[in-house]
Amino acid sequence: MAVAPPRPKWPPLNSLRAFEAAARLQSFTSAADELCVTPGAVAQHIKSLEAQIGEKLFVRHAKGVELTRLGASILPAFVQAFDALGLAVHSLRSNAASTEIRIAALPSLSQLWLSSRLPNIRKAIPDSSISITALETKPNLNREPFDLAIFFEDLPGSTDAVELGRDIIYPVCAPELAATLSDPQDLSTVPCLHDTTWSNDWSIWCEATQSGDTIDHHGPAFSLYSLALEEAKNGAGVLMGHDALVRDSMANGSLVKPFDIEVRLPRRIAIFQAQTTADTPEITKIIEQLAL
Amino acid sequence: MAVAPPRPKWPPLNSLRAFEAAARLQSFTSAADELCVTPGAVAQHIKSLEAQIGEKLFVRHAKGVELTRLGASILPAFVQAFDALGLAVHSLRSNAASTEIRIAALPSLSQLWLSSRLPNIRKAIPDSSISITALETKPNLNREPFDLAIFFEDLPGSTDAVELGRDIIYPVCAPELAATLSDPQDLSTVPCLHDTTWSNDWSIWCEATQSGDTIDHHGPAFSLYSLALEEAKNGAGVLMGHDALVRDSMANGSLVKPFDIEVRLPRRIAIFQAQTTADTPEITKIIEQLAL
DNA sequence: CGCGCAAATTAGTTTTACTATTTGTTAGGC
DNA sequence: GCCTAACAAATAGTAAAACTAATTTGCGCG
Repeated sequence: MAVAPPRPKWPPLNSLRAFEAAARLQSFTSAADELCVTPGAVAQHIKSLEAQIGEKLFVRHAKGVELTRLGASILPAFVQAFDALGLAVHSLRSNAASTEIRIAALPSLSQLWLSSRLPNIRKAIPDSSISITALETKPNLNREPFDLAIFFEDLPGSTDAVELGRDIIYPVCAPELAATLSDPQDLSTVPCLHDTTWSNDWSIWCEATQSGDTIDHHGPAFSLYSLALEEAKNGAGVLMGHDALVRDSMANGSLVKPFDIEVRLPRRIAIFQAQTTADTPEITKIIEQLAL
Repeated sequence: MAVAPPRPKWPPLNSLRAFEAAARLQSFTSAADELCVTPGAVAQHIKSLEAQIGEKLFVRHAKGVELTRLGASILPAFVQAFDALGLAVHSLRSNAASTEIRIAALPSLSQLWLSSRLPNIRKAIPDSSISITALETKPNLNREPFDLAIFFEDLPGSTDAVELGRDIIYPVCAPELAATLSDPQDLSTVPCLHDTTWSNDWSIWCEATQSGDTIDHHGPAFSLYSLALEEAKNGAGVLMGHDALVRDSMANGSLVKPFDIEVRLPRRIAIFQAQTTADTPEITKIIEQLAL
């Protein structure tokens, strides 16, 4: 007769989510990142899933993972399902009374670009509160509960994002230091500050300006652009400035351009919107404000 | 600046599932049933969800719950999302190597009807193993991991189910006892066994046969039809037989019909199939076997 | 060869989920 | 009206799941 085991259950939902993220991103580590857990947690979830169905979903290599045939065949269904769930969660949050608008942005953008624009935004949507979360990488708006994301995006960018400005770079430094620099060649005599996430800014600029690729662009590295900026203001060296991020400091005179050579990068500042909340008047107003 | 709370997270997936089930079934208790947990667990999930979004999703009444406007507005998105997830889980299970086919059936059907047909089914699909789970009510095949469900269904039934037979009822008893019964009126002289889930079988039969609705159909009640059947075989009384369930016992002579009056109920035995696995050859073969 | 990256592993901890039990409310039968 | 049956709320305690932290392994690469 074999009246079966109690009542068969679904695999744990969290394991399914871990699988979906890992499979979509082809990496346990990035999945862990997206889910805000440690890679070990993801590995365990997937291990238990595989144990439950009695078959491997990933082939493990030393430098990452690869989906098995089975894993690849079921991935689309899971992506679709979690997209739908993400949409549902979004509708839950945005239909709720407490209308908080959540913006994700690069730390440097939120501190040096967005902050000065916030007062006007708050004025434009007085009834909503705004929260800003600084993230190193653009979140997946289908999966993470943000309404808007502001990040740099290499061109050609996605068509569903709105461009808020181009990324233009040029060296900046404190006025006193600028007095000692008359030619790009002089850069070898001063420290060149740089941000660890944009470590090749200097070589890009040098190459584009033909101003001697022989310059040794040594100097302290900072994990946050705003720290590097602070140091530049203190006269500690020359920073490769990103127009959007140094404009405020230039306006108040704390930083100046020692040379008049700008490089326009094939990259823009873009604002991305989540599908569900895309059409609310508040979101529209924020984007209008920022696109000015 | 207000760089926001760490990184906003989704509400727990289990709470979302609890909400979806409760909202779809309009009842915490039935949701708890479907999820195989206690009603208290569902209530807690929903309470925490409501706390998180700062708004009620249900209006609580003494006799059940009702969705708020907010709850109702987001329900469709969640139903869709969990349907998609159910589909994905099904594809995960059915694509996996260990092809176990899971059948859900009424306890009485699995013991008294399905069991004698199982050998032929196993012969028809020698490479798949079969598990049978006895359930009191038909599971939601979009949500619970069964490939097939065999249950009684009131007519007119759903079009996507296959009819395996009609529900025909008539009294049955042990041969010795039958000898003492010549007329339906004699039923008042013997115990009338009945199953608690079909407690009004007797009145339906009596009404349909006009054989005196004055008969007092008293007698022991059983929570499992197979227990009642056993007792009937032992001569403990007359049981209202369901054709599909007593046929085997009649064939081997352990039960007989004291009267030749059958009532054909507007109800059938139906086999339901889950969407994803519907088209696999194994499932098709099983249905063919059973529909003979 | 060792370095670095990505994943596996394990033990221990925290968080979440769940049960069991009691309490409270109300509709409906008598 | 009062009782009973249903259903949900509340609470405290328990079980299970999820997660972390710290190592370990495996492999490609300079």
